[in-house]
Amino acid sequence: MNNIRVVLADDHRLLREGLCTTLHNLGGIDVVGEAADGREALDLVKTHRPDILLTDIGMKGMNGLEAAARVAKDYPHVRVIILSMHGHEEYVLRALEFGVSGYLLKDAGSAEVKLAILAVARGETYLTPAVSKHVIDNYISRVGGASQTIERLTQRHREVLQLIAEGNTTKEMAKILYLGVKTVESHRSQLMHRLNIHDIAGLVRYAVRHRIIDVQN
Amino acid sequence: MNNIRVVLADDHRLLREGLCTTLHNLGGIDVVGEAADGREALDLVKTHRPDILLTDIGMKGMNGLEAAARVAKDYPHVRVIILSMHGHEEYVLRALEFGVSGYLLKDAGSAEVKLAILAVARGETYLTPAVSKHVIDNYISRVGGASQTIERLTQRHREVLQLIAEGNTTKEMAKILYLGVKTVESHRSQLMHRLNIHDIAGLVRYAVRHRIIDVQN
DNA sequence: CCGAAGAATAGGGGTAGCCCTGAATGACTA
DNA sequence: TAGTCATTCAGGGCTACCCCTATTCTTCGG
Repeated sequence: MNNIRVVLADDHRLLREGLCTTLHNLGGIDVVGEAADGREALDLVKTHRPDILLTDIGMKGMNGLEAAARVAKDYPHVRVIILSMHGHEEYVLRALEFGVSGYLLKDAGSAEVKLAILAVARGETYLTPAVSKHVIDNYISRVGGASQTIERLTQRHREVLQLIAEGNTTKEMAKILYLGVKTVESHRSQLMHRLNIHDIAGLVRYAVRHRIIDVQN
Repeated sequence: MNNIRVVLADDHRLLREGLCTTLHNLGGIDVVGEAADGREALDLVKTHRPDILLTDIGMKGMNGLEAAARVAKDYPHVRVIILSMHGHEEYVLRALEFGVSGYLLKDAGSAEVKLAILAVARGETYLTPAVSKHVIDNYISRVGGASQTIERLTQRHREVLQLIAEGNTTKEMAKILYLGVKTVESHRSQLMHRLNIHDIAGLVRYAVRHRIIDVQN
């Protein structure tokens, strides 16, 4: 039987390398790529087509949820496991909406990581126990209620929103996104129109409130 | 014996009015003024010279901590009791640094409020039990370590910072603070220089991180 | 008592944000 | 198939932000 091929994404190099070693020692798992943010992770997924993307949530540039959403959409065979610091509901719910297959906390032991990877590779879903109870409670309580988690923003909008909230200028965003300045301006405009927020400060507060960026670095 | 004279500050009118009635019914307490934000509260303190300012923390325009700091400085005979939603350390520590005499949580019963008011009126300090343990632990652990809670910002800086983070333009701030536009720009400039943050988004994140504004409305 | 630091004010210059209209492409759907 | 929506790009105009330098006044600590 072939090894499970994994792409790792985390902005902390130490954690990434440690995890890489850990996974290697567990056996049966090949780490075929490492990324420091969501955008790099997407590139690696595109080129390597791994079985699993194991990604942190709170990364600069493109966060893990955004990357997860795109992978789920564009590469449905690549399954995503989220690796998060917090078991916060908002994260978990959005992650589930975006179609991730697993959710781990960063204080998980290597045994649990392996458990999760194996489960997800088999096509199952793995939620770490500390989180699953919360999730189930909330999921049930929201049945019938429109979630409207993040009011009708497109991928691009969320992407631009995050970059704005992180303090990038339009020119910087254009470079990061390989777009024209005017295009980015246009996205910002539409974004502001939809949220009915018309200044940077408001956008940042919105992004913090909806956990598109993490204020605690 | 004279009644204890209290100025109330909270941006939620309902809570303010309810509390006003409650205090009245307790007996021995006169609410001599009500304010919806820190600036109004300062005006009321200035004109009424109450015994106690009972103020919420999370208010727009000028938050309760800022108001508390000024009252402690300019009207040392007026004692301040903070009324907070959260028992969060950062709040409590900064409140203590600013010289407040009491710290209550919003789920306190009227009995506890009266207890606190009477204690503070006698010149004592009242911390609600849920908070005091935390505080003592942390206070001890920080002995010898420079707190540097909020790195060398003046009142004006913090004031401008909060207003910026709340989404006000320079012109709006000038009106609110009764200053010239260029003056406000200058304050913003110095502020940015000290924090080494050179865009609005960064200032907002800083303000959120240091709880100068509250993102959860 | 006199620097040091804070507060307030001001002018000028460059850039970025924000708004408007307009338009082309591709994808999905009623 | 026509229409909606997402995405991309463009030009022009106005305002706000941001940086720089400078001056006056007060307050506070050595």
